[in-house]
Amino acid sequence: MTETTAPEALLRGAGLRVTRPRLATLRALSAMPHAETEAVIAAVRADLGEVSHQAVYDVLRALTEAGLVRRIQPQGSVARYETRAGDNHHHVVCRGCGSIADVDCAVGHAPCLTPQADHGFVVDEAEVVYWGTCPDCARAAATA
Amino acid sequence: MTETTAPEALLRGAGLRVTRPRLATLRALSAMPHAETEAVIAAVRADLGEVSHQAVYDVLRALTEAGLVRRIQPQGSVARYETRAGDNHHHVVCRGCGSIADVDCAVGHAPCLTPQADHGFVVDEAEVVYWGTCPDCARAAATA
DNA sequence: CGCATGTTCTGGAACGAGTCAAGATTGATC
DNA sequence: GATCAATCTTGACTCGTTCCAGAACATGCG
Repeated sequence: MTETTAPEALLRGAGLRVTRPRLATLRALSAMPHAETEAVIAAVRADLGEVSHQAVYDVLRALTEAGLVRRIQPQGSVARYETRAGDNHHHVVCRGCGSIADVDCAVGHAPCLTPQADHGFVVDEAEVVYWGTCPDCARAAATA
Repeated sequence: MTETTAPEALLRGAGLRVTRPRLATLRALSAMPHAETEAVIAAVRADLGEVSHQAVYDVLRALTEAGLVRRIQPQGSVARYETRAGDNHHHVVCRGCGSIADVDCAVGHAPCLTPQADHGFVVDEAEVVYWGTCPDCARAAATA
């Protein structure tokens, strides 16, 4: 009932109903950050038994709209979800294996929020994706 | 035969064959930056007549691998392509209509290339997407 | 505690971007 | 001009995601 697991409070606070699939989805996401949809479905099923994929898709969308989870989808990857929402952090994506790691904003608070020429756009968010090679893949490439 | 249109030289320089569909694709992309695949196909067909979508997909992939065009794909959008490749610029995407504009790198040369904690990743590129509202959509929202 | 109500889950089908495979065609080289 | 290999055509197909209709469920009130 503290920080680690208060999914019920989170759901209620967001004005969402508290249901088994939603709790299981939140648990799954906090246990495995950057999980792709299929993995979430598998985790929820391992937790509850049979759950339709539709339910999970629906839950994920509801949670995303409520701001409880964040949807990320680097190029060439399927949709992934994470629970760290609203703290303006970014991601490093491995070109080799597609793994993702969290990175705090590079230059401070929201540096990227002020592009040079904004073409009249009202910018409200900057999203940064770092592309590179993860330690494992770098090691594999070095030995190969 | 100068800078504006030397697609042939570009293709040859990249070691690619010079074919009708490839030239038409390059022309289409330079005429309409950030074009999505479907629009590219339409433009190529308007130029050459019947061309299979498979050919365009293949051409776009070949050009992307050769570094002649860059593939971008903001969340919730289909793949788009642009000819400005290799100059480390970024994009502003409108949440309303999905339009995209170019933005030069915010803090200088390649600032974003040094995240705080890199988790051991070897980062070779930073991709920034600014989310906001374009002038048109902002105006529409203000009057509404 | 029991009921009415609106939301949520189930199951199945549909959709669209992108991919695969095999054969015909075309550009590059000699 | 002939030959070879890269490229295009055709058509089917996969995969992630979404839509639809009906049954099940959580919630608030009497």
